[in-house]
Amino acid sequence: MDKRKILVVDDEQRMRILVSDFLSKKNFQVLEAGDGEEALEVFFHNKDIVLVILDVMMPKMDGWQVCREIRQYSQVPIMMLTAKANEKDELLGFELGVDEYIAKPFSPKILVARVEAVLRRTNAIDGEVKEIGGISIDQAAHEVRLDGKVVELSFKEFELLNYFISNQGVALSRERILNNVWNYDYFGDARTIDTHVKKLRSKLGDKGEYIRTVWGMGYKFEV
Amino acid sequence: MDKRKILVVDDEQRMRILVSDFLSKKNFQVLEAGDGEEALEVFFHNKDIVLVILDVMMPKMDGWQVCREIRQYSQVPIMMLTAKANEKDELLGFELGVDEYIAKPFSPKILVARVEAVLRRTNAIDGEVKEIGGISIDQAAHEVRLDGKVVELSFKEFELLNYFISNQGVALSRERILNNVWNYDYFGDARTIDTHVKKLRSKLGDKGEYIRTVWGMGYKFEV
DNA sequence: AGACAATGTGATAAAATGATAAAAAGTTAC
DNA sequence: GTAACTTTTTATCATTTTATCACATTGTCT
Repeated sequence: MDKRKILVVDDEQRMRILVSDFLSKKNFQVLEAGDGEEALEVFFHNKDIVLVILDVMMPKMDGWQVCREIRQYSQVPIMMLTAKANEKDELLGFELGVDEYIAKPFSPKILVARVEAVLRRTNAIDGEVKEIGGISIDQAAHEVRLDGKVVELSFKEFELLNYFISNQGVALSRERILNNVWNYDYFGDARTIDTHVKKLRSKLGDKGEYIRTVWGMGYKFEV
Repeated sequence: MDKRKILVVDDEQRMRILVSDFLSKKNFQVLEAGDGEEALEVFFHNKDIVLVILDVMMPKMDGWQVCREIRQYSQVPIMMLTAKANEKDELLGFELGVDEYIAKPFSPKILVARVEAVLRRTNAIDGEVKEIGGISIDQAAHEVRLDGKVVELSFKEFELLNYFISNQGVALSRERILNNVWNYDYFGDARTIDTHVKKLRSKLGDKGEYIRTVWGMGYKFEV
């Protein structure tokens, strides 16, 4: 199985190596970036990063800014490394959609534990088979089953369904779906999604109803 | 059988020669590197290295770093040569996935014994014959049988089939196949895989169907 | 109910991908 | 060195997927 990728962004190489070490041992693949610009570069050229760890203090572009940029296009879990977590920071981070804070200096064990926790929380641990309402979705085999029977989905259909199921109960705007299921640089018609939703629904049979239309908004997956 | 390749990395030429001599006598093929960068260079350009022996203290890039880099991509057994094994080192090494330590200075006999031990330990797994859906694949003999009848496969065909069978049920992208069955730095046409798949399928007869096409993705072996 | 807007549907065009064959390049064995 | 064989590249064709559009339908608001 492919390792899950984590992007570690810090201007101090020592810190990157330290973090990287402990995560590698836990069988993550660690990508590194030394500043904010590099971070965005790396992030947007790897579609399957499961977590971003950001240092707040960095030259060129600080952690908050990186976070903002990423959040424009992705709901990937983000952890912040702060010198000292004060209330103001946490508030700002909350608004930006930061998932977790770790105050420096931190013990590596704490780091790893928090990483696992965040991933568990955000359901990003996906080596396994997800099952919901009779729909099982097997990442590794790239296969979907309805009540145990395999259904043939195209690549995009699979990705779309996967995204829906990873965000159960959340109303997803078309823009958000486009940014996550399509490449971030796709600027085509948002109505394309409608067509894919249509095909997905029909292929899912009666379970297609789980993909609800949210009027004036987008779609939502709910059993 | 071809000689098993061992990569020996040490900045002292005397040490390399010493180690190399004794391993050669035991019928290993020894590749050498004088520093970390060279080591990675050599490692990633040889697909079938069965063991890496690393000196910790080296210029440019130390043994730990080399180990980290290798572990990003490979689970090859790694042995470390340390001037004096202290507890901190062992801990770090354990986290990085080091398989064995040898403290300098060491007797060549000890070295060889440990090498054999590590290889026995880590190799014990795949010396066997795999059997699946009427296809049996014998690593040692480099031989494939369909319902007991030998089938002649070319080298690449064998390797490809072997990779498929080692990853049953997993949808494998062309990139992944290329990186695993071909050498790490092979940047040729991914369509080459299609050709090999075609030949494999035809040679496998009706069992060729087990190699499924995963549209927009790659291939998958499934009985 | 009627107007307006958002969404669903089906057809079709455009793009991407896969299968196949055949030629070219590289290897190996004699 | 050459013949036999393996591997890689190239070209072409068939198939599948994806995007887009026009139009039908549905939902929302007054």
